[in-house]
Amino acid sequence: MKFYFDSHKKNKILPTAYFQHEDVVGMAKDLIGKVLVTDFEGKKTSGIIVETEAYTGINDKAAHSYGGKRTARTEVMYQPGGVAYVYLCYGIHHLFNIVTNKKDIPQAILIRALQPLEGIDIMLQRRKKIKADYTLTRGPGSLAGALGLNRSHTGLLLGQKLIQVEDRGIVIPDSDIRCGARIGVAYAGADALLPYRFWADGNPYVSK
DNA sequence: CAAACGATTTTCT
DNA sequence: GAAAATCGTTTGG
Repeated sequence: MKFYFDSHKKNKILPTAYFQHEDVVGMAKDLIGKVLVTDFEGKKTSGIIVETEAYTGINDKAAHSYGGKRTARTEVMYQPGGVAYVYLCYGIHHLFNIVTNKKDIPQAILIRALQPLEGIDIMLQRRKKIKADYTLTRGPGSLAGALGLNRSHTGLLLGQKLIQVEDRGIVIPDSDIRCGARIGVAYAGADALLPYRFWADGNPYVSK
């Protein structure tokens, strides 16, 4: 995978307004190359987003909010874009999503893989690993574990101290961004085939 | 209140 | 490649 640093751009934290854009699929693609940062208990960890999936809400059979379903768990998806949605999957893994679009339009983007940047020692500790390898932040459950994300962070506004997405000027050429069907949503029938998954081609942290 | 089910990962054969 | 690990959420009786 090729990418280069554009020094003309300043590092900037993506503002809440960014996540309230209505095109959740376009945003999932745009987030490839942005940097996800967490800073819990003085432990800063971050990584380049290299794989995402869009969940388009009430018309998307794969989304938790399909059909406008509102439960205690999915309620956060109805908030205005820019907050975190972290839920437990298979009783083991915490999956980190970013709520998008306007209030009452329950869409979200699942972050599926990162290329680690800062705090790799802390990530190793959290993941109970001795040596860094590609499995450190490959897959949604793994990256959430490495960055210390869990259900208690649901509803947290991004861009504050604890969780941020930054544009650090890392540019991944459009020709290196691939799209395809989402993973693990076979139950969604035809919607499982929609090209809502995006990834940086050739990046070793992307799910196999 | 009981039971089934995951937007997964790791380990074992 | 198959199967276990493991529990909050959701649904149905």
